[in-house]
Order: sequence, then C-alpha cells, then structure tokens
Amino acid sequence: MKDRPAVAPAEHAARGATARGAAALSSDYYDRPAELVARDLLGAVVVSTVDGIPTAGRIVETEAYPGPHDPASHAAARIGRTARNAAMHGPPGIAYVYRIYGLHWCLNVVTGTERRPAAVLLRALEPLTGLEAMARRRGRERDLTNGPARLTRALGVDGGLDGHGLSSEPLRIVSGSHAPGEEVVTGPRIGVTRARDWPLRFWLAGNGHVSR
DNA sequence: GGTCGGATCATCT
DNA sequence: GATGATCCGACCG
Repeated sequence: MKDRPAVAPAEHAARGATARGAAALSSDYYDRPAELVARDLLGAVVVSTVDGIPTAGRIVETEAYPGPHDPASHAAARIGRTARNAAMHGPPGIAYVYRIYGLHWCLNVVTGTERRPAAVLLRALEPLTGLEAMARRRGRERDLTNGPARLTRALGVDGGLDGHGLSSEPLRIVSGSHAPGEEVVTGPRIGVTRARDWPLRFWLAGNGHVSR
C-alpha cells in the first residue's frame, strides 16, 4: 500500500477544472518555448466531451519537442513541413494528433517558439471524471490514462482532432495547480532514438499516475 | 517482479 | 523497404 496524500491533489483540480465555464488556457500561454509550456502544463486539466461523453484528467507527465533543432521531433529540420506535421506549424494552442505504430493516437499541444514548429506531448493524466466511460473505451479498469496512447483512447481523441483549438469543445485544457508537496522532475524522453539524453520529459514526482 | 514479440500502417528513405 | 514520441498478452522466475 503506497503512501498517499491525505487530500488527493486531484480533488481541488477536479472541482474547478471540470466546472461549467472553467477558463481554458489562453493562446498567450502556449506562445512560449515548449520546454516552459511542458513544465507548466503539469497540473492543468484536459477536458473532453467527445461523443457527448464528459471525461477529464489532470496532466502529470509531458514531453517537449521544442523545434527543428530537435532531431527527435516530427518537425525536425531534416524532415521539414509535411502533411503529418502541418499542425505543428500552426498557431500555438491547437492540437497535433498523429498515429503511431499504425494503431495508436498521440495528443500534443502546439507551442510557440519564435515561429518555429514545436509541441508538447501529453504522456499521462490522473483520471478525474468519467472514469466509467474511460474504462469502457479502454476495455479495462486499470491503467486508464498512464501512457500517451492510453490517454487518447480514454478521452476519445483521434486524428479528427488534429488542428483543433484547445480552448473549445470538444477538447479543452483548463488551468490547474500543483498540490503542495508535488515536485516537478525532469529526465530523458521515452522511446525516442535520437537526442536520447535531452532532459525534456517532465512529470510530477510521487504522483501514482505517471507512465512509468 | 521482469522481458519479449506481435499488431499494423503512415511516413520517410 | 525500414522505421516508429506504443500497448498488450504471453511467458519466465
């Protein structure tokens, strides 16, 4: 049995974040370098109403893909602009959703960094609301959102949301907070083969919902 | 607990 | 023709 905070960090976030009319993060918020946005997004809440089904989760793990100078990015300089990465070249605050390994979807937030394509990958959420719907979509009760492809499945996110502005239905991100005692930790990104040592993965230490 | 291989295909070489 | 910002079930210990 792991130690848990007396008051779950999610409780505060859940109340404000999923409440009707909660303010979405502004485009100014995203118009910053991906490293900063990736760190600050920890604690924010993703709210989905895809298929009319409300689900929401608190962001506990992210990765930054800061620009063309990053060889691991889908918008790396050697690749340039393509149909797949078009959204990364769009305005800050829209979604970049792509298929990976032929069968999963991953959700990114496009950020600004001096007009260069950049994004933040959402790697794990702490489930807040709609857990039953998440479990139904995932086909299991556990591990609902602790992985980039798991969380898209749980929220009903797919390629149809590529380029979608994240301040409007059916997929929004609203502000949240770090709970007292929650510490941001940095480390290498998962699964990448290039720039393995760049410390661009961010997560909330001690939160039980990170991907690993 | 851990490791291994299959699924499955758009994208890029 | 090879690769990949992953997940899952099978198998081993």
